[in-house]
Amino acid sequence: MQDDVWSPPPVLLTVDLVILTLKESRLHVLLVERGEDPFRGMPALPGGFLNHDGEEILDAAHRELSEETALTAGWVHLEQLATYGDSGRDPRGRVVSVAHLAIAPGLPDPVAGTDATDAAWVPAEAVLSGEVKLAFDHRRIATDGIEHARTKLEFSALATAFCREIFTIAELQQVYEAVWGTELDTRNFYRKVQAAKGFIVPVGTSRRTTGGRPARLYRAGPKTVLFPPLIRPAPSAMDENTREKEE
Amino acid sequence: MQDDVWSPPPVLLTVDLVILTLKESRLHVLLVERGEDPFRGMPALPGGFLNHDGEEILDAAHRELSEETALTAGWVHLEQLATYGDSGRDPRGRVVSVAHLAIAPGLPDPVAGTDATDAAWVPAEAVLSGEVKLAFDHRRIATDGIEHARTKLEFSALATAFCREIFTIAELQQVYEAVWGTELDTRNFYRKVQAAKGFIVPVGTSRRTTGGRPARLYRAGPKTVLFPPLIRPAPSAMDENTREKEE
DNA sequence: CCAATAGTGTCTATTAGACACTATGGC
DNA sequence: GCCATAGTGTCTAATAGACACTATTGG
Repeated sequence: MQDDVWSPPPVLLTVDLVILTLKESRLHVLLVERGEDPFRGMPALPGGFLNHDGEEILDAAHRELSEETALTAGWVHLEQLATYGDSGRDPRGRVVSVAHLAIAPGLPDPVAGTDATDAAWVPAEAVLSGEVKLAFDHRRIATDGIEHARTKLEFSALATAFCREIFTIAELQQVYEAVWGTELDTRNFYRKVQAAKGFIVPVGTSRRTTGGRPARLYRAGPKTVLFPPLIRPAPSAMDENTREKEE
Repeated sequence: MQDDVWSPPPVLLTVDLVILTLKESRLHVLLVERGEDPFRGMPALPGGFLNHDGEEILDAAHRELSEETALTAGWVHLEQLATYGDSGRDPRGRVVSVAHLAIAPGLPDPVAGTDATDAAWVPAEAVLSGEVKLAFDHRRIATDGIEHARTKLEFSALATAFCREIFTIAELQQVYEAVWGTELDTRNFYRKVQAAKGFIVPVGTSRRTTGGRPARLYRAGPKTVLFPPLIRPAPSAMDENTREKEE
């Protein structure tokens, strides 16, 4: 069906990042203000083209991440999310973006990056609701990324990526509450978290100064898969199953 | 960090397909024998380059699917899996592949496609075990695709994609058993499948000729998300939680 | 001893898994 | 009536959610 002389059309490949963190116990996404056309001046997800011809996709994501956040790459979770390539998504031509999800503990406010004149943490709710308008199809990507994180919190140890190396169970619970947007029962949470063996491991009986009784400290455990999982409570007990096929 | 004259390196984009079906109650993957270099004569996943500059990625996946299987596109499930772009994965240069997962009911044996001299259904087990060697990084892609299907069977109505439009509960159970590689208790399976309301809907008390009592017939229901989910039994009750972090 | 936060125990309703029987058709 | 497959009911052990108390520190 193709001639021998036919050669496939090249595309431009970008990497975009949905970077999530907790600030003041609320889920935030990192957005940059675009410094160039198209969509100059509009908020967008951090990202950019592959650098040189041989750059690995995951390396490019790491590079963009450190350009925007000046993070020591050791302490961030980074994984591929999905690829977005609709032909109309970028007015410059055929640009295909491999979106990634990054999760990091509470960060210093970000530094302006290369093609960004400004970068800021924005509450996830403002993006989901459409209150903040994003360039390209970035609202869709951010929505998918947040939903991915919500789901993955149930079955994986992803929540520890929101915490610093050492954390308390109460802090871990705040992660779940912030990402899911629900309140959880402390006692049941303690039980479930400890039932998932390998999720968190206690670190020497150390403690931390607060107003009350000092909390035990933990580190992320060796397991990535939680068993049993921490099931997310149904939003309203009456519409969690209301999603229909598009058909 | 980039000059104004800098322009991003273009890449070639391909679409690869992990096409799954059931034959003789066992899970099979469709493989083609490569008719061109590189890897000429070796089995590979069906796939190919984007056609013209504006072809949508999902459309390209549909096109490759019908080229290899001559399916009426109405009855296949097709979804994006992940993107594989390691710089060394294709000796022809920088080729990035967006892998897709396709699931179809029992099919006529496939027809040879464009750049394939032969195509055949191969037991999934032979691919997973490495008994059959695949071109490029296609074993990795196939493994990821099968694992994706296994997981998704638990929480989504994906299993109905393996069945024809009208099916029996016993047939649906065979799907689960084949994909998971386990045996399930018929009685508990009936109960769970019917507890997930909207998963399957009975179609007029029709029946089907067999040796015994005729079975009730069902169609796929309106729900894509199963609640409650059908949890996959742990492989050996003693190592389902043995997966450790790479670290 | 009071405030403040950490952590544990119990009770109960629901659920998941093991298991055995009844039902309905073709011959 | 016999065979073959379809479908249902029950019993029990484990689990999830609601809920109230004890523990440990600093002032």
